[in-house]
Amino acid sequence: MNQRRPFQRAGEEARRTALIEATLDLIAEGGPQAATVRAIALKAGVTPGLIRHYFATKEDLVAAAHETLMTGLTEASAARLDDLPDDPLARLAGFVANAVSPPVTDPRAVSLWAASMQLVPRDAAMRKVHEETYLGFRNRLQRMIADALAAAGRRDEDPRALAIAGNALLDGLWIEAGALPDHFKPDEMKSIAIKAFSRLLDLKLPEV
Amino acid sequence: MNQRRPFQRAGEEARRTALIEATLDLIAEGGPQAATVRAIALKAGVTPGLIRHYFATKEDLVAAAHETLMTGLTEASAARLDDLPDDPLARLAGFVANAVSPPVTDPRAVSLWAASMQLVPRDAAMRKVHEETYLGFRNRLQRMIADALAAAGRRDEDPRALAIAGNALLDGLWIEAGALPDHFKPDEMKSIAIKAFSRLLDLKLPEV
DNA sequence: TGAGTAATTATGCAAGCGTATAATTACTCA
DNA sequence: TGAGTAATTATACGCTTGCATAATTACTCA
Repeated sequence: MNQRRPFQRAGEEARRTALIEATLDLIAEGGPQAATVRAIALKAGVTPGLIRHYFATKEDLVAAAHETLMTGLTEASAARLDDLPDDPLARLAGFVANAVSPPVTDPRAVSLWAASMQLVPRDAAMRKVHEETYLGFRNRLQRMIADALAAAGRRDEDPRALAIAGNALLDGLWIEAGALPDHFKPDEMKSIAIKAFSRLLDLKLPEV
Repeated sequence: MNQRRPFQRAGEEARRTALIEATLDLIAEGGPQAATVRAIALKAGVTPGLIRHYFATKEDLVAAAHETLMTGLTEASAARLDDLPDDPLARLAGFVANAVSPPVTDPRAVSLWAASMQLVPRDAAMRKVHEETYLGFRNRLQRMIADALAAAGRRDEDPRALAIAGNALLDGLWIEAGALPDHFKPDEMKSIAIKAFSRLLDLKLPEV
């Protein structure tokens, strides 16, 4: 008779976050197909049956993991905002440099982002989260761009178009830095991003 | 006794391409998990066993499909190049506009790209294809940028950094146009891309 | 034209999947 | 302290997956 595996009770919140973290880790390491209920349970230190106790279905767990990831990224980015200087130019420069430097440029994050990106076109809930996240980031960028332009006495320009372009620029650099980290020298991305933004806005952004 | 399903023989090449096309369609529609051997065979109009006859393993088939996709994109992009005008500025403008307009901005392509993007960090073969494709596109862009700058008598600038930034800009716009097609008016992307490139290079690119 | 052969179909299997449900156990609190 | 209960483990089921192998059939060419 094998004896039953001993266990400790943990609060609902602790178990849910443990399961979500395990799910994200597995997806990042081996793609969505690696996140099986058995693998998730193993990584979270529980048995598969427990997943059912906290999530009605595996799909629910994955959706919860996605939301956690996205809001986590948003919050991390928002938290950084408070650390930036007040001067509009320096503030924008810091923000831009941030977006293309570690830990934001992280293969794990890029991989997770690609996984969710796949679901966006065909899953309404995913699309909603993507839209909100995307617009949230872009609007924040747009505000900083508008401030920087205003500080230079330029109020006649189209900040929406500039924010879309700037956002795309950061996205593209972020992806490549995460996908091909060996192709770029340390701080090269930062320098490229700052110079590109300076030209894009016709403003002299300070290197950080 | 059900009678055996009738069939026609097809050449090796025809069957391979049919299987690859079916695989790409399925991945684009429903993600990698939708591309099962049975679904692929059904879509290709054959029975599952035949896959084994042409590909030792399903992984081989997926890899072949990925290579077909990437080289197809590269060739399509290269073919367009010949249609562009000779004037360096107009040529660059046409190239840029192309990259953010249909049929290049296509949800199917973005979805497929995201699927392969996920594999890049952990699959050496995928990474190789990605690197070659990325560098191929970027180098082409870099040459056009250098030409455009030279035509304006500016030879002192760093075309590598500009190409990296320009490539990132196009990538980001391409992704968003594919992921959230409803967020942008027709031709808005084109206009944004042209204006952004004009600023990035400090050159007046003509609208197309 | 008919024997040979390679392409194709048909069948089956072992493994892994998500999930349902029953059995057990750690903790709570009266 | 001990009965009650919710958290956790254990077991099992049905389904799908990729793949192996055997049976059949369309085509080739001497």
